[in-house]
Amino acid sequence: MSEPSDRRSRKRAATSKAISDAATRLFMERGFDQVTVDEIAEAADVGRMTVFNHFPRKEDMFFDRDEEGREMLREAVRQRAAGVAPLEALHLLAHRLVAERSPVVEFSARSERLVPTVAGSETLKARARAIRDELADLVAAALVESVGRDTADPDAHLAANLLLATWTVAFFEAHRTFRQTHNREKANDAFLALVDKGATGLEAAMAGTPYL
Amino acid sequence: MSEPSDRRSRKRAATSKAISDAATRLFMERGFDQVTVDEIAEAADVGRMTVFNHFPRKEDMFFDRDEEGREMLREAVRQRAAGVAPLEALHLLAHRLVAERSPVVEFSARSERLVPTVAGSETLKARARAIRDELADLVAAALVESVGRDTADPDAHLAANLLLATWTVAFFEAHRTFRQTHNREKANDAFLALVDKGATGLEAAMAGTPYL
DNA sequence: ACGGAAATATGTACTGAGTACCAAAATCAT
DNA sequence: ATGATTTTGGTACTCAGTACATATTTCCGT
Repeated sequence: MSEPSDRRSRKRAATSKAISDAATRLFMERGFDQVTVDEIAEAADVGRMTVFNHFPRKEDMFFDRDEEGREMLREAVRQRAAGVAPLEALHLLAHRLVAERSPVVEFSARSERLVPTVAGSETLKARARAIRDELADLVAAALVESVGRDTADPDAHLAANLLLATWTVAFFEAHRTFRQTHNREKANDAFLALVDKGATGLEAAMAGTPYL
Repeated sequence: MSEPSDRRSRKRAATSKAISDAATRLFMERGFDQVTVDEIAEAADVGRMTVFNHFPRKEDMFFDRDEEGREMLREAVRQRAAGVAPLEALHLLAHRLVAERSPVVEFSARSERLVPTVAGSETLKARARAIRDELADLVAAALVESVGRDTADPDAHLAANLLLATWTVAFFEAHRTFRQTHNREKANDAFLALVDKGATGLEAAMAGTPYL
């Protein structure tokens, strides 16, 4: 009656969340491939077509927060302090995310259940890889933009892909460490140790291309 | 009548090739998603079930030579000359493949048609990424084996993934160069320049871990 | 050359994701 | 309130991939 602005958006968001929550819960319980879209619709109490209306692909119900990751990467490069090179800004971002216990690098009981769910499904792994590549493309684009190079600049693409490869390996190593020790600090240390090692390599690889 | 050994294998291989050739041709002509398995079966003059008998997934008809790549990587690490570190052996392999005009790093009219075919289909891109990750795992396994580290050694996984990331970027940059110049030498140079740059970074990243 | 044994080819029938199209219900803007 | 717009969700379809069964071909020992 009174809520001035859009009830529509709120309702839509609520429906999205209901579907995504139901789907994620079912995926974790029984595995991605053992859950049908019909069951998700049933569990979220909506029609099957409504599910596809909100999530064009089944796997999008699981990976529904990748846009936040994109935004963080863009921000890190754009809003960096004066005198900080873009790649350095991204390296600082990795450290900050760990320090701030951001969900994207959270090693916890929850991630301990999420990771095997992905590992257990070719479809989810494929989507994870696709997102990784999309993020690398985005980083490459942010790099060339911030330094005024050509869009196809090979150094920017190399740097972006080395960075994402490093972070991915670091993530899995940290996850492995957490699974073995259940010690969040040790997992964070393992993550940052590899991130730093990758950054060292990246710096050496980019030695000939200043300002990156 | 006399061919002593298996006519069976030859016939099976011939059928496989017929299917794969028909499929690849159709994929290049009309795009992966615009070709149905029924059409492929028709074009190869076999039954639909025979297609799935030879290729469990549609995309396997396109990527049917990845095993050769695996073998090359394993060989390069195992059969390296005395005193050559595993990562150095892989770096030498990249140079040798270019020098020997190996099909895997061939920049030609054919690759010029193959690459857009992959780029035009999410399914083919997904399989390409999966193969890349499988190769990285294989390299990591070869590295730990050749140096006697633990299977999960993070440095080996980092090195393997940085290597594959570098080669992938180098491949696409070389392809881009060829498309623009139609000069095979320039494409090769672009490829090797990035491979070398990545190797420089890799060396720096692995500075603390000798013998890799 | 003959009679199984093993591998290969292929048919039928099904599941489940995703699409095209459409109609009804809810929300919004004036 | 009403007409436009958005959201819901139904029906019917396509197509990849699976399960299971059958037929056909090749092979191997006699």
